[in-house]
Amino acid sequence: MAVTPLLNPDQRKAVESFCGPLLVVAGAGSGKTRVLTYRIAHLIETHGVEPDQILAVTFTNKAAGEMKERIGQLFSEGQAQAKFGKAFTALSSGEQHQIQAKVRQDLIQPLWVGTFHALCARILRFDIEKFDGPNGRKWQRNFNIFDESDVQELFKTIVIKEFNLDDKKYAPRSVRFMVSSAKNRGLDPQEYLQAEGNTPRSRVVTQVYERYQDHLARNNALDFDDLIWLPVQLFRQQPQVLNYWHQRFQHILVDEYQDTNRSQYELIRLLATNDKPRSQWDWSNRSIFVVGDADQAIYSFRQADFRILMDFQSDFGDGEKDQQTKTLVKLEENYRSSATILELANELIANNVERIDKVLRATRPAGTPVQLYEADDEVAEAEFIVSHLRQLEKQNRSWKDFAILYRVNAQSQPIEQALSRWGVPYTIVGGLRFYDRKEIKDVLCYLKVIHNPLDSISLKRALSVPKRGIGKTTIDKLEAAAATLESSLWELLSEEESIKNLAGRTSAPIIQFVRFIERLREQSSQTLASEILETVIKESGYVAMLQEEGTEESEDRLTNVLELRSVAQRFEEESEDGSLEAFLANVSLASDLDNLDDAAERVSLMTLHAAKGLEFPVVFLCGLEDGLFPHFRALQDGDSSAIEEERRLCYVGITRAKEYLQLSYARNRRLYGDRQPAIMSQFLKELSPEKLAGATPRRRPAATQTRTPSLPPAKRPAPVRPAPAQGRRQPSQSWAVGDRVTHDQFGTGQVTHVLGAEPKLFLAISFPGLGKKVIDPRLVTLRKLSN
DNA sequence: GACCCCTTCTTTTTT
DNA sequence: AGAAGGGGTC
Repeated sequence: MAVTPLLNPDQRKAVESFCGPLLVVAGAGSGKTRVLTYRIAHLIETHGVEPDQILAVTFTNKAAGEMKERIGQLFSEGQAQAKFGKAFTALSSGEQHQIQAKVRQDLIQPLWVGTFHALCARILRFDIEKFDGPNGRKWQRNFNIFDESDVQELFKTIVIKEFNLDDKKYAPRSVRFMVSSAKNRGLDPQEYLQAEGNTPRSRVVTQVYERYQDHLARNNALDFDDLIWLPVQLFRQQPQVLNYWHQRFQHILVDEYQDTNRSQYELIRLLATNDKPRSQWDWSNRSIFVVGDADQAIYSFRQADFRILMDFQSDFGDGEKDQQTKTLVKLEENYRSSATILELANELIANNVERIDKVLRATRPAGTPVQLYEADDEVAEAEFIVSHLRQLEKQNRSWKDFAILYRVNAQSQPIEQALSRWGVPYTIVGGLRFYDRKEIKDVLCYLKVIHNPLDSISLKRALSVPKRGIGKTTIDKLEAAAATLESSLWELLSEEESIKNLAGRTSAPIIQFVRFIERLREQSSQTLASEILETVIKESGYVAMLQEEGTEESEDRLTNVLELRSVAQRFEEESEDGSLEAFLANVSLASDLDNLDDAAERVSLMTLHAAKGLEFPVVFLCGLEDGLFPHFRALQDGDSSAIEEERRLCYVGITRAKEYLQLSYARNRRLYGDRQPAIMSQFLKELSPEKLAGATPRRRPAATQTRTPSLPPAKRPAPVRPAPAQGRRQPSQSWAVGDRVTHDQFGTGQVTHVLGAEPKLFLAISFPGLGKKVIDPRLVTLRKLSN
């Protein structure tokens, strides 16, 4: 394989290292994906490692697919040379297909490449029945995976109905978050209680946690967190099970290691070491290879901890001095961005304290200056972005070269409007996922019930849509009866006699429903997912219901349901396993990003989190305003680690751009209902002004702007003098964002937000060194300084 | 049991 | 601004 010439010395070192632990600190755009794919190919080709002994963890399903694709290409090329002595492209299409099919079957398909969640789900399909959970909790191999709304619903039931807690004090959402955090840190309920300290509140959360796990087990369901944490518990409980997987996966690779949480780390640690003490480790024919960049750690809200990356060498190395260099490779050459863009990124991230020593060196020329634009409001910002983008497109660029990145999903709205007004094709990643749409969930829950009828949440949903005369009262009654009988809802529903007695007139539709599900269950093991789906769509009455409705909305829903059918068909064509189980797993673990089609001629819109790992020739990074980015939640408690994470997020955004980067912010933004003045992000102030071009701040014109949708936007709003300062003579002083003030106690600061209105007006003021404080201007003396 | 209207609440990032 | 939940009516 012609590997070597394409790699720089550090990349080659990473690719060719064979056994033992290795940490690859890979800066943005330093070619880590190439290193990962080449390494896997190299392990197989040069060291004769069997593909099914390799476990590679990626951050998204899409990344997994691409990695397999690229490895397949490498092998196809090699095979073409070996078999025909020609380049792959020089072969006839018959020969190409022959090679591809063989490569796929022998080398690619046996690889275990996927996200933590997908890989763990796969392991659990084999071994979950061997797990004896605490309190007798058991799961069966046909478990369902609860999505976020299923989980939320369950928490509401437990907190409000079962524990009768005050949902003001114990908001189901926040209890759910605490339980999730506990799992991500690898804490069971008792360990959680210990870690949190024995307070009334943590005792309650612990009890809810226990009850929640009972519910999951009774529904034969897992949540996202359990998908990873349950294998960890299983491995600890059953050493022979761990031993099997440990023997099986001789070479483990983990991408985006900086965004790993404790439970994921523990899983990797167990698989790599077989839970044996350091003295018994044997690296003679195995490796653990992780790639990451602490500067791009952006998932601490989901308990990811980049110290795990920083600790890698002491965790897995043997601690000897020369091991420190043997177990580390740094990739510090950036092949992606222009030198100008990279300089800006480096300057920004230098403001963070918690870092690994690393410099990113540019390999590309300076390129175009980075631009900064100040807009009047979010609509003007969107208009600017779109008109600018159209200009660039005319200069020999295609739509797919552009990405518009932002901090929160809600920011997409004005941009979408501007794009569609101008007829620019775009795709939006995130927001409402296809699989989260009501009609899709409605149909899918039939499949989930067929797969696992113990899943009462899906069962209840399927019972109620389409309407068949089974209402909330009936369901509540039957559920209560099932609870009393200590049986599942499904078991109760299946006994016709009991149903007739319990449900009276409503029993007929219930019995009919149960027979329908049972019929499909009998077929389910030998029938393709799409065929079961077809029957559900036709015979559940769902489509009929939508057709009868005849509204525009129901038309859309119908289209989506039919789209789901083609999703299922496509899934069967592309994957080895077209079973209902495989399809459901795929659907449950799909992220919106997985559908991003690189080939499509469209502008991409997404959050900065979703943009991780991607690159675009032209990037618009918008909404750079204090409170939005950095987000006010990170500003709130003067928590510097939260600000540093926001800064890393900004760094991720900047480093997505290859050639052209356009930053922007609005002086005024409507967000969450009302209009708020805004000031430029502190991150922009951390950059030297000479690095930012075109930053001429434009002031709001005195007259109301033309913003009629059908009109083209003002090409370049003429610079207008600042609006005259208002309210100088008002009895109470007027305040504006950006005002510099002195406070008797805190000194000089700058107003960042004006909250509320007189007489209940508060100011958020940022005092250098002291952080942000919310102040009531009537209670303290504030003096306004002239700007 | 189903539907409609009103109020209230909540506003980050996601596998 | 938008969703979701509650309460009232048919």
